[in-house]
Amino acid sequence: MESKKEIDGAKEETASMSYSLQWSQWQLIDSILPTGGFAHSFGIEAAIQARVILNPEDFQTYVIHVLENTGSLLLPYVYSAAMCPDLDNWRKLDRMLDATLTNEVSRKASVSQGSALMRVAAAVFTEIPSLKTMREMSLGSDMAAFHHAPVFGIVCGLLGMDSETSQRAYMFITLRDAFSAATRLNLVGPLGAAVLQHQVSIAAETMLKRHIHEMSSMMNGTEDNMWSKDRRDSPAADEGIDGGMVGGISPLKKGPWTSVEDAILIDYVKKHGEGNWNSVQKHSGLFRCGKSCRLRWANHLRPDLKKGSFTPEEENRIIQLHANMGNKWARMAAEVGNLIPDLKLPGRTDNEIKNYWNTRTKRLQRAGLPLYPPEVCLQGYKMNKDGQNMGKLQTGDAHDPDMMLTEHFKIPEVEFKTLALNPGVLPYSTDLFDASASSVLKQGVGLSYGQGLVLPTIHPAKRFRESQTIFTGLDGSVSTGIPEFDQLTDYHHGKITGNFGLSSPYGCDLSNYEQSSCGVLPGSHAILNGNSSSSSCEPICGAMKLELPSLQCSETQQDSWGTPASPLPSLESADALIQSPPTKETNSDGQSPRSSGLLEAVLYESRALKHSKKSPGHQTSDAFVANRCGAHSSPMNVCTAEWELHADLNSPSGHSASSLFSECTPISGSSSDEQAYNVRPEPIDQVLSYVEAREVLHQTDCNRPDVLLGSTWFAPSNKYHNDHFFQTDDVAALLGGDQP
DNA sequence: AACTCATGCAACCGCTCACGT
DNA sequence: TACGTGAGCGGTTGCATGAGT
Repeated sequence: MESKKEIDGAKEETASMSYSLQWSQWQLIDSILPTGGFAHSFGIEAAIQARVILNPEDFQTYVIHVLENTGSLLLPYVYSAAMCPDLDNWRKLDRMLDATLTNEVSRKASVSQGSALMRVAAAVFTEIPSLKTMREMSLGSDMAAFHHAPVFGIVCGLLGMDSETSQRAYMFITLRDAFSAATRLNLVGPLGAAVLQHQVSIAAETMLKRHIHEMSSMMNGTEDNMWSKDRRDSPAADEGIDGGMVGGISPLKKGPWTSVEDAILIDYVKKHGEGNWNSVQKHSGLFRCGKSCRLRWANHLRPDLKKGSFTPEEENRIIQLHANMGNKWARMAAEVGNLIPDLKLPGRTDNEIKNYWNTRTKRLQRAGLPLYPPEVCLQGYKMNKDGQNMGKLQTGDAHDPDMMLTEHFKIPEVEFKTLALNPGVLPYSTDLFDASASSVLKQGVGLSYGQGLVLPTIHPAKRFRESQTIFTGLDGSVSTGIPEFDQLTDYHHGKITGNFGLSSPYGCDLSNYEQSSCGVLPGSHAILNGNSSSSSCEPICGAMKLELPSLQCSETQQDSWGTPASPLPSLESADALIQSPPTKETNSDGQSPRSSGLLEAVLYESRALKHSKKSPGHQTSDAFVANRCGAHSSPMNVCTAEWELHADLNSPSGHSASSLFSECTPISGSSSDEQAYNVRPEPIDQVLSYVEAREVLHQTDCNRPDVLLGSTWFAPSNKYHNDHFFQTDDVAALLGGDQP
């Protein structure tokens, strides 16, 4: 009942606004306002003195000429000003008209009328505060001369008149003022003037239509379309109420904000506070939708914003935050900042961070450089490892994301930007740039932990688009289409095979690698941070978005994947693959000048797997790790069993990332899972070299505190497992993860 | 000087979520 | 519980600008 009253009240208020604007519009047209003729008589007096006008018929002809001149010269200014009633546009129109009016008398008359109209309108129409603002911002400057037609258009626009009505009104006041002058000069009597005016109005309408038609032809594809589109797209238009058009007439404005609009919005927020953005338009006279207002305030106007480019420290923090959270821009900008003061990005907006990250990603991608410096990854890894080796169970506090983030992800004081842009200083990059794949392989896993952590995290779809034309289909042809779903199915059934263009030594190991397709490659947050849910989709959705043919390899590459039963690489693998196209340069020679994270990952994983094959214990460890891969989503996990659990029994398409995650926890109650937990890992020392490689991938690539905390997998206690995973869920929940 | 291209930024769009009815 | 609405978030796009040719 209460809300109904409020709705009714709102409706009444809206209707009241509409009526109020109508009154204002009528008052604008009323002759009391200085809308025209008070300053001059359109040359009628001179024409009478020159005996050009001798009778009412002559006057009628003369008025038609006046209307014609008005229509051709001034209506465009009225139109443009009414269409876009903001300060900048008005000033531009004003200057144009000032340059156009070469007749000094006309120019002075126009300025005189316009100045008066602006002054009076700003004082009278207080419901349109921007009128006053515009006037004050232009008084005393040479930014505007206050010509009449643009001022009239501005007032009309701000009073909610559409452009056609504004122009008609301008024609009307011209006509009216001309007849007022004729009456004043006793050329016609009041009654005769009224009759004549009524007759001429028909001609005026015809002229108006003609000018409107001409203008719409000229404006085709420009502003006109923008505004008309706005009108169509306006939510208010859909709602059929006045939310989008004040008084049911005016459309919402789009595009860049003007200083006047900013001033109005700031003033509104000062008075009413933030929030309730949809009412901004109603109360401030801004012709902007609530969303636009909120965005403008949040990203540009709020006082606590920090302007200017990012400092190196801020850049490091962003990298750090992204490594932990993924594309959670708003959270990066706000929530974590609140939770972890020393990680805060003060005054930075989500949009700003997002733009920075996307730009950075593109830049590094082009350079074939990793997104995450190895220091970030290694630091986190070592922190975790140290804790494990000390037999220190992580307590609840340790699972706190704050703690984790602050303790494990203190970024070393390194100029990441510099590093990233300078391959020469990156050991892992050097390896890949300067060494062949086979030689790199021989170097073992200890080469650089960072290597597995360097995969870019650009949006899958985007990654695909950017590399779409590079990849060939299975038939060797360039594939540009969207894959059919059965292709996706084939992926899981291993009917389609391929490789990264690497030579056979990697094949058998990579089959394991492929089977990690339930997870993601390092650096990806598709599963872990919930990106999979809304934007990045679940694995299959992501694949659909990815247009998987891009991942298909040429015929000549198929065998290298090993057996035909080898599933294709994970989607995120594919993402990474896209970043590092299987060009010839990335082939067995492995000397891609643009080596990307994927290649590094593949080489690294290959080394790791090759090394692990020599030790059965490593396989055991693998199996253990594999059973956790759903949660950790590392591509380096050998997770055949996991894949069977989560991909075969339950199509990945039906599983969000979080569901995969949760299913891999004891909470899920899955017996399979429990079995997995019972697999006791090898002692850390025995498998350290290999496990290090994997751990670092798990811990640092998984990009979320809960996952990073998963380094405690190796704890032997089931109780601990339960605790751990409970905490993990808590952490995920705390982070607003996708877990139900 | 003119043109092209890359880059950064601002704004919009579509979607999801929370909340109230 | 279903529905409507407002707010917020993440992805994308379009434009302005500057560097390079």
